[in-house]
Amino acid sequence: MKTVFHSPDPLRLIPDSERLKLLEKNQEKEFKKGSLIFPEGKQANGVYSLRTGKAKLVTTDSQGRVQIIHLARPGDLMGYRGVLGGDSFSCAAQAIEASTVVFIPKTDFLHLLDKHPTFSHAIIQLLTSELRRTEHHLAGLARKHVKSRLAETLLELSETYGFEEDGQTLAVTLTREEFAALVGTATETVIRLLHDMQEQQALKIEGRKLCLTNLNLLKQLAAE
Amino acid sequence: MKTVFHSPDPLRLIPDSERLKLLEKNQEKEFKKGSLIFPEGKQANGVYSLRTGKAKLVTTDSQGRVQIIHLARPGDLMGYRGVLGGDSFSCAAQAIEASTVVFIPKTDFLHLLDKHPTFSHAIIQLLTSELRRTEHHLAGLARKHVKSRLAETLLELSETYGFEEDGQTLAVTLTREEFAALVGTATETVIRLLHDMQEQQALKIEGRKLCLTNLNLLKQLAAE
DNA sequence: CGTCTTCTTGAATTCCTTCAATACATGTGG
DNA sequence: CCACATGTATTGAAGGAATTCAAGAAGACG
Repeated sequence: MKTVFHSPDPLRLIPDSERLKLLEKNQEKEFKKGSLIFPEGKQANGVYSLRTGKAKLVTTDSQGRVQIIHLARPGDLMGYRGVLGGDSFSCAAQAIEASTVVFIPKTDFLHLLDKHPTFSHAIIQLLTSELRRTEHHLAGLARKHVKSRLAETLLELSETYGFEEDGQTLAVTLTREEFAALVGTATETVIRLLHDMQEQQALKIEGRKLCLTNLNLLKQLAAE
Repeated sequence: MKTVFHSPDPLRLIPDSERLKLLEKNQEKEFKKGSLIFPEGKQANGVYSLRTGKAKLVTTDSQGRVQIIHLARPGDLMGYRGVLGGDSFSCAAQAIEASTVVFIPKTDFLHLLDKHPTFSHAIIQLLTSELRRTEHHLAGLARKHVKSRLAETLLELSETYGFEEDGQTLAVTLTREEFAALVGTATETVIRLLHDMQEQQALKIEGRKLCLTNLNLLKQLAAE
């Protein structure tokens, strides 16, 4: 049973003319690696469409502990929960690498929802698949050991962002700290477990580049 | 900052005539305490609307570990993820106490989505608030100690199901095992921590009845 | 009234975190 | 382009939180 977590770019589902108008009116903005696209708690005046690059959605709690909620890739909408649900962003968005983003004002977004059934269907699809993905994560977090969760995270990263030309090296490079915030553990634990997995020949560490040399073993580890 | 997690009954947002037709055509079915409303993995031919009673949505992993994903109360739709996303239910639904449920066939449900913008908006709202709730849970699960999570769970239960006439006793009675499956821990840990909290005067244990005598203290524990 | 489920308690162990100290990398300004 | 500053990675050791196993007590339910 394979779970597919990713939906297509919802913007692709509105008529070309309208999309072009939208992308023209709201021009792309560039974000350098590490820069903040929008902060947690800010009033949600619109949604953001990631056009190129990679970004993370993160929450920080009162104790300063950081949790990565979602990793976005081109085509993904960010911040729609803030617009649809409350009135402020429940998480911050930050560029993992240099990225371009289009801002879509709330009124335009809600207008799209109203006027384009295919768009609103796509949003429902998107929300549903997000919900599934998050629930799946939740269940894993509650029941699995850190090593399993880390293995699973590596596999998910490969599905989200794919591999480099060699077909093995993950196309994202995250810091150990980011892995920790994604898996829900301490940085040191990530380091130790990655080395564990390397000893088991499940992967090869080349600095921040990770080579998933044995996907089957990783799947096995993820299932434990 | 108070987070509101619950949405109104989406069925209330379609015209009376149509709702009556729907509820008439698909008559209510009764479920005894503990009985299965629908199983995980079953092909999703429709959604279920909980009319009276209480139910839990659970996933079970390959190792037999159980996780409660959601607790439903009257008005809640169950199984919509299966209908909207994939084609099978990603979790099972089970009655916590005697409940009545209306089954809404997939075609009817999708028809409602198509024809009633207010309904599809309500579904979007529902999905969004669910997503927020689940993400909030996720972040807590990853970062907080079991005691905090348990305290938070107690508070959420009070919001979902409310109190008995005394204004303190939770209106749901769950087994320790169910608490464990909700919080993501072992049954024994739940027992020990509940007794801990009783010593701290945060609550009073009367068998399966829990009296939340000090909400502020519980909130404080939940925040740690 | 007896059976079965649920609850409770203790003890041993495992997993993970935390702290601290050192090595390595990365990027920036001179 | 080098040197330094800063951020990131690594390793060890100690401690703590939670799990697991086991066994007995209490409660629910027919």
